[in-house]
Amino acid sequence: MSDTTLSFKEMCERFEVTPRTLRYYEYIELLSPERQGRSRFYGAKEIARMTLILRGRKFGFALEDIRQWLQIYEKDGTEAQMRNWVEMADKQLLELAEQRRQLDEAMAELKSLRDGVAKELDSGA
Amino acid sequence: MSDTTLSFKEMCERFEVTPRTLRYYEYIELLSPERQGRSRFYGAKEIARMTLILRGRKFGFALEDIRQWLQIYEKDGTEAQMRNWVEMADKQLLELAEQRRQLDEAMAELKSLRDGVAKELDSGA
DNA sequence: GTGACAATCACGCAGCGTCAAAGTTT
DNA sequence: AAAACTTTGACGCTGCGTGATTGTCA
Repeated sequence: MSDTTLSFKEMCERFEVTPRTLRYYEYIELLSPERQGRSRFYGAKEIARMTLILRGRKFGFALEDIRQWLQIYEKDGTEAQMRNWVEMADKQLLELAEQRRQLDEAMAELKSLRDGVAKELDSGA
Repeated sequence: MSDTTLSFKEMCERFEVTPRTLRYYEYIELLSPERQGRSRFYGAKEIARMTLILRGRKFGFALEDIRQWLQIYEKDGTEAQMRNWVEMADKQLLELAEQRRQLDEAMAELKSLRDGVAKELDSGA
């Protein structure tokens, strides 16, 4: 209703996710919207959490990892937590780099296969 | 027994997969080894199929898509099938390129976040 | 009442991992 | 007679999709 409070459906639209996704995140306790009767309402805090969740997903983190982040962000990070976070980020960066390498490899191989078949079609059609 | 026939375990070693994987592929009918009693034996044909399956996985194809490939490869491709295959490959190449783009984006974003936090630790520790 | 939106089950998917329990023996 | 290998279930995981059915509110 107010500026900073979104209904269930508004949340779905805002973040481009399905109702199922929001319910799931609530079920695994990543989100805990206010309940007025059977309705859910998402305040600024939940909206911030959801933003972080989606960001984490984009980085390829599992939801369980993201749960850790959220704690860190909310407590605004003790030093140890921040160091920990940096470590996690570094690890993930390595993994992403490795994924990228494999992706490039796969693309090169697939492309060469594709070109081979295409040539065969050109010549021996 | 012969050169071109592998036992269950030999298949696992050769392709670096677990028994579960081979059984699963058999269950979904990607592989159909000869059965002598309860034992499985993989001939040249199954070995070739397995090679293609793993190649497909590397390219990010779903097992169901790979099933299509296998048919094409085995029939050694009519022209129409080959054209079709080239189309599929092109589609997949586009998808892989898109994945790569998103991966790069995520890496850049994560890196900048990481560096921000690390700086904070350096200065305000 | 008549939609539109909401709610809670609860099963389904890929691609295997991971026991458990039992059988066979290259 | 055990060790080694294999077999068939069958449940577990992640991240939701996709019904079915029932409720609630304007």
